[in-house]
Amino acid sequence: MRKRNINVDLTSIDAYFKAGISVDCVIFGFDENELKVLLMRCNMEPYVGLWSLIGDMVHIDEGIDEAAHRILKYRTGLENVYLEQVKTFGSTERHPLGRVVSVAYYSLVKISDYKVSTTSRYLEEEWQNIYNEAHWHSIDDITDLAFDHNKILEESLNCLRKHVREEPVGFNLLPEKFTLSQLQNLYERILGVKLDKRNFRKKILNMKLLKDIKETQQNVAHRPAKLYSFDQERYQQLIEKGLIFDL
Amino acid sequence: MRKRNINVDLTSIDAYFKAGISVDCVIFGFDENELKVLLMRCNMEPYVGLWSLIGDMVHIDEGIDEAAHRILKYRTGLENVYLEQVKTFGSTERHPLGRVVSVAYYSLVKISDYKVSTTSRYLEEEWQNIYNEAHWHSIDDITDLAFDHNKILEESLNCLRKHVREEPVGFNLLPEKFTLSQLQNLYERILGVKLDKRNFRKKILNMKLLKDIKETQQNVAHRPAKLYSFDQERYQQLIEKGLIFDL
DNA sequence: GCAAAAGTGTTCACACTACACCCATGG
DNA sequence: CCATGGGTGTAGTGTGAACACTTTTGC
Repeated sequence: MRKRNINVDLTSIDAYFKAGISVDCVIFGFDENELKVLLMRCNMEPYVGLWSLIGDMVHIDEGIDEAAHRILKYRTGLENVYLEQVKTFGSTERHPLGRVVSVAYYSLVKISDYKVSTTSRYLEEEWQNIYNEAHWHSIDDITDLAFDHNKILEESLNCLRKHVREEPVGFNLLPEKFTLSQLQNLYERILGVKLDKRNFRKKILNMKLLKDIKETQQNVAHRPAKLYSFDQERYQQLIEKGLIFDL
Repeated sequence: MRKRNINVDLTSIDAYFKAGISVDCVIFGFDENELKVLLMRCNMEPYVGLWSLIGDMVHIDEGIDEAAHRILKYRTGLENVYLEQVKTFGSTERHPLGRVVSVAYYSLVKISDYKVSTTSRYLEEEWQNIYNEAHWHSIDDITDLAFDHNKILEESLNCLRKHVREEPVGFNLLPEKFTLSQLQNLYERILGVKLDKRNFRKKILNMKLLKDIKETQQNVAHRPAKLYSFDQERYQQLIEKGLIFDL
């Protein structure tokens, strides 16, 4: 019989099971040509009143990805949204209630799908439910957040910036049908650079990832732009052939 | 006075603090022209005897990065090694002892710094301490690992492959002084591709990240190669100027 | 007809690819 | 002198960057 050499002292094993796991979601949206993040008011000392990311404790019988989806659905009503794990924050002093390790996710949502509910709730806003309200904040206007959420936001944004160059994830922030200018604007805002219109269009159209849906804008005070939609099917095909998306 | 609307039921808050956090380190080394990973024997049912990554529970008063460094030092004796968080694995069923969320890190070590200690320990290997032994395994020879460690290894390897193209981290796997062929070999093994010798050398040398240390190999049965070392200082300068490393 | 954004091609510089032979050393 | 890996240059191709004017619509 094998002689076993247990490293863990079984009598004190419970000491290791006293941590909390939380998930914090950095929910990005794009509207009025601004990159925005959905934030809530924090109701926990010593951060009461500060804006915070949208998060919650992970239930003991729930996977972390599952928890992220639950939180997202609960706070935005949205399901099947784009969600990506960013990083885990686990310094000992990050949470006032005890040892809480937080797994950060970022999410990309079509802000128009969500806007209605926020707006209507916003209109009825009252003092007593201010803490339950989520609001969109322009990335550039964000200052002091609760907990270590400034750090989490920063890293998530870096992650998004990197990601958006390597995979066609930006489309998740736009409505189903969009113009090339909207798309260019999105990239410009996320990456913080100015792009050349002609070069951008050439590059994007060469990727063959956009379906020309034979529609144009309506009621705009200028030449109406063609509308495109992202061709998910085609993207899958190209991936299998070893496509490298590279903006 | 503000009316507060607490979301968390404070009476049941303890229910959230029953998880364990662990760190699993994927320790990469490069030797004999092979990419290797340091593994240990698992001593926990139902995985007893299987190879596993090197990990441990995070202490309740210890940050996760700190824990990763502790584990690395304990198992390899190495400090100040390259360590990078990869991803967090948090499905409910991944650990037999309870809810354990594991944060995966990958580490790049100069295998020569470690080799001595393993070798000497290896020589005195006995049945009763087999579980404490760590051994290098060629990436290609790894089959069934304990827990979800195959998955963790796979994701870490993907992360390394991606990373190695974007930042000059590969040097951490080589001795202080190395030849261009060694470096090329390293990249070929990690990326799983064959590279053109002349083009590789041109590209690398153009980056100006290598110091020519005016030494050559000794006692080799062919023309001795020049030795280089990575110029960390120069790299910092170039970063500040917005360098993009791109292999 | 004017304001506002859409749409469109060419040129140039640079980076990447492919490719084959001589060199220095140890045995 | 032979085996082994070290070391080198050029020509052709493709990709990214810079750049300005015409078109279509609403008002």
